[in-house]
Amino acid sequence: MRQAGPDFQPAMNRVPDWGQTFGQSQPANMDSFAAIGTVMRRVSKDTLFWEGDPVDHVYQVVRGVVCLYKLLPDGRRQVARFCHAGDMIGLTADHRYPYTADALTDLAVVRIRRTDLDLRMESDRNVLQKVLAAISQELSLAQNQLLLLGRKSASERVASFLQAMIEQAQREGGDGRSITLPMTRVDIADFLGLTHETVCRVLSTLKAEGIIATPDPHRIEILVPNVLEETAEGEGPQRLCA
Amino acid sequence: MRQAGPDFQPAMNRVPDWGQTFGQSQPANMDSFAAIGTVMRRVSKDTLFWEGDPVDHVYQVVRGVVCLYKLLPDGRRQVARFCHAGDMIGLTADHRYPYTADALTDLAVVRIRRTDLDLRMESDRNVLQKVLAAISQELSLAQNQLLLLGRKSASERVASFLQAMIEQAQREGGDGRSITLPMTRVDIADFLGLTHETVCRVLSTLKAEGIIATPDPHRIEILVPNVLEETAEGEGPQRLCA
DNA sequence: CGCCTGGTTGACCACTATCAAGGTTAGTGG
DNA sequence: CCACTAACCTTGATAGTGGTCAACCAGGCG
Repeated sequence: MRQAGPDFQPAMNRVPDWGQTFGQSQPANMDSFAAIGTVMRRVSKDTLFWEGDPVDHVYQVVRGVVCLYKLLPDGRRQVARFCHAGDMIGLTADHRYPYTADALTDLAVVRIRRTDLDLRMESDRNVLQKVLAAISQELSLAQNQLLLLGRKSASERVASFLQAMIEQAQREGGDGRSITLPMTRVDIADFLGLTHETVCRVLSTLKAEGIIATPDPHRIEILVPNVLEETAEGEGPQRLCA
Repeated sequence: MRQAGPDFQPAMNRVPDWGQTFGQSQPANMDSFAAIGTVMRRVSKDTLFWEGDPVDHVYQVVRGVVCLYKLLPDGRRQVARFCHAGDMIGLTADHRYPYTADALTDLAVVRIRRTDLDLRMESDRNVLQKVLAAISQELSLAQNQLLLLGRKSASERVASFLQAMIEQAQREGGDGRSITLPMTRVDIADFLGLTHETVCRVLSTLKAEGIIATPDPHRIEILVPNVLEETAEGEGPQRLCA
């Protein structure tokens, strides 16, 4: 009951299909919803929508990075997800957005009217399948994040984050040896349930141990990928010693 | 950027519909999928499936409570969700279950072959809509849990949990004045990202302050609902003082 | 009766938050 | 071009929340 299950692939970062009958189409985030909506531009720090706003539009990121987060009344913030090219934002059965969406960089997004999406979902199975796949992927990411927030140490959280960013970069054609972080230390901290000081300290430790290098704060080079992977999955010691 | 958004209802515990076109049917978890699958019984502590198993079946709880969780290699556990009557289990676009599902009580469940569900989703929009609503609700719950795990204090986590259990009980006809917890303190702790000792201590504090009463460990009476609600939403002091 | 699981409480302490200071970078205007 | 400013980043010192370890209790069951 308490041992780990059999060896399995984390669903994170793989594009799922839906069963057999719906599994024939293209992966969800390679397809564009541009035909249903209109492409728009936003500049860094723009807010696409606020938590609690009526869900009138759904978005797909074309270029840039978006940050989705919830707030507590006293200002404590939890980032739910960073969205990259291809990711859908605002897919919910509810009538109000469950999070705020901020642009971390200048953006190109497809904006789709919710009512139009509904119509297209009714008439086009392919669209429906893509929506289903996108929600399912979002759920899978959230469930992995629950494990991270509930049970992983600070070092493991940062390692998991870097690992996810590496895989994201590889999906976009990177070699997995270096990544560019468009978000601040505070954004990372609010994603990982830590403070920005703790994120800094873990990164400094990783640097001191020769696992990463940081030519500048937003650029990270991966010198020893294995240590990062193992720490991310909770296999190594929970604490990286200096 | 850091102030709370406008006043909004947490999506948790409300049954969503999907937009306008798909919003006409019954709420997802009032409907039974019994017609597509077969009703089965399981006894407490049975495992429905393991994380990483191939997704051959999907389940709907008819009676009893199921616990869904992920494990790290060293045995650290994160409970993703407790499932009650009406809840769907195993809806994922992936081919492997993302969590293990254990029976916390004796169960009656509907077991549906994944391939059968796929077929019915193709032929019956109503089934499709219900699946979409169920996944969407699961996502909404997970996103609220991210905020809990990432940013709430131990007291706030326990208060949120009790509040959710109260609302669950009310959905099943309870008066909101008392709840029965089918799970152990360890299960609660693994759900809230705490230890069982901390859960005990918070409950003892709530008891000492006259907010709850515990005639026995699995039965909790709510004496001052307001304090619980406010603490759950992060409005009170983060720490309940003894 | 004795064992085992689960619950509770206490003592202690570690991990991470908090508070504080200083450094670096990017953007802006003179 | 340079000074000024404001974010952002980093590091240090200290403290606190919740974890760890331990002991004991209660109830159920063989």
